Amino acid sequence: MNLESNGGNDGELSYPQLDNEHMRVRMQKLEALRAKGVDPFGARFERTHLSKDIIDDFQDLDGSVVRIAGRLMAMRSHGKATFADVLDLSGRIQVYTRVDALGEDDYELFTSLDIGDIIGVVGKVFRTRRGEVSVEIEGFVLLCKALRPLPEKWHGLVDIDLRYRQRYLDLIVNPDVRRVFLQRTAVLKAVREYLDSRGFIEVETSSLHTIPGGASARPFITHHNALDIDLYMRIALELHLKRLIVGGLEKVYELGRVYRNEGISTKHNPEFTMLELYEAYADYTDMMNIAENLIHHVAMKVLGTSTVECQGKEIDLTPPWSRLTMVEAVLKHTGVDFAKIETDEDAEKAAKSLGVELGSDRSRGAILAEIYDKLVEPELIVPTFITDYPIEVSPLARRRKDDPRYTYRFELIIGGREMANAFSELNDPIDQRERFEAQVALRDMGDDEAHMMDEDFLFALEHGMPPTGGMGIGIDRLVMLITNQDSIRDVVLFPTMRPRS
RNA sequence: GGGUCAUUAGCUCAGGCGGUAGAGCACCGGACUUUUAAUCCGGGUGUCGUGGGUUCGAGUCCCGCAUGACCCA
Repeated sequence: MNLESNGGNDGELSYPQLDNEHMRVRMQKLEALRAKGVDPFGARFERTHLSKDIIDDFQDLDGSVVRIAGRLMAMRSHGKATFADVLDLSGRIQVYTRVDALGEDDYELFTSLDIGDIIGVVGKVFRTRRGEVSVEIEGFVLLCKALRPLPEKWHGLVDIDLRYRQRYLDLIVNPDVRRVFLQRTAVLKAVREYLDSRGFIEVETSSLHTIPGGASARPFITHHNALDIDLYMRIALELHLKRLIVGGLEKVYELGRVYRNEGISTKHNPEFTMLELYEAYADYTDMMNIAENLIHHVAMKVLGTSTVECQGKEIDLTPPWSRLTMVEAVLKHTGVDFAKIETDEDAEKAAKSLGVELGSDRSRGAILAEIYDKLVEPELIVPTFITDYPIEVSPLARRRKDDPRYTYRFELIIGGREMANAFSELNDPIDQRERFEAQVALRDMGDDEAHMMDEDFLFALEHGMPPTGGMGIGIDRLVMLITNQDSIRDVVLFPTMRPRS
């Protein structure tokens, strides 16, 4: 292929995306390499070491020959000697070469490489005069020519929009971003480790649902062509996992992506990862123990410590964590005592006196939950279990025996953010049907986040589900806690973005 | 949905009251055989997000739109 044969403008290259001078220069270099018989897009390269191994094991490797590969991140040329930095998965390492070691031609080839190019290097490990562990090049191969320049070496890529849209660049030039996503992987691994070792079975249920359920949220709608029906992207994992409890799997969990058709913010991405787990013959108190120990285990495994930093404060995750009922928590933080409020009207007055605006559900329980959400939850920094949620906002939780207005349910709050939601699962299909009917009534009043009637799920429950404890943990929020990130978009590799027009 | 702010070179950013567009890094040419944000000399590579308007003249002032950030709902 001759890129200069594009008739008309002399010297004009034919590649259509030559946005700028940088690309034109690199294309010309690429052609020059081809003319010399060098393939600018090399093939397999066998490497023996990652850069971190060489630095960590320098004592043993000093003087030995290693094969490394990575992206050229910096080049410091001093005439007849040149230093360069190579970035691989484990980090950066310096390589060094001199013209009398490599020969005129290869030395010239090396110094004409661009930052961003990917190379393989064979060379001897040594330490420079300034003390930096380095590899003296005996031979190198170009594995991929980069046609576009990398972002600036000192400031990196800071434009938030560009960082999310071009995450690959973010990962190359911002080392902390790499740390966060490697820790995200470590969190998932630690979660699986904890649950697997306690006899939980990991399952995968479907994410295309005929009825979206298990949470209060608006779903995404999609279409199946062959069946010619609309389907919903799942908003929770709950109802399928409970069907598996009916089916006798007894201890199940799923780590799965769920989709909620809501706004985008630093706390919300339309798709996010949930952990849900269900244990037959257990209840919500067992779930509290699992939550404490699981999150503590994750911190120890990923960070090696039980303290995390969150919004400038140190938080100790060592169990046990404090437990408060919602009524107690609202009393403590607002002075309003719902133990003394009996009617919907009095509850509405209390909300008004606190300046809390209400949604369509004006029942006592819904108002209590609204006050809690607005005024109490953001204040809960240290890990706190809030228990005994009102029945009105808990359509899938078991009713308390001692006070039927409340349920055996808790949410776990850390750093003012909801981290987990759990309850003793409702296994009475008759009660469940009534709860769904109440939800459908709210739906008819215009609450499009209210639950739909799910006959198929009721049919499963009618066959009998053992008493069960269930819990959902927002993995993205857990990763935010562990990695000390304030925005969910900083823990999601490719967050949802509006397309560029 | 409302408010505020931002958008200028590949990247990070300056551009007073409207008068031919600037710096650092990167890049190009030259010097330099242990540097590390290498250094020194020379070179500015641009649809100032986009579409209108005001004006003799708009990166700058006005309006719309796009994208993003922050705050509010």
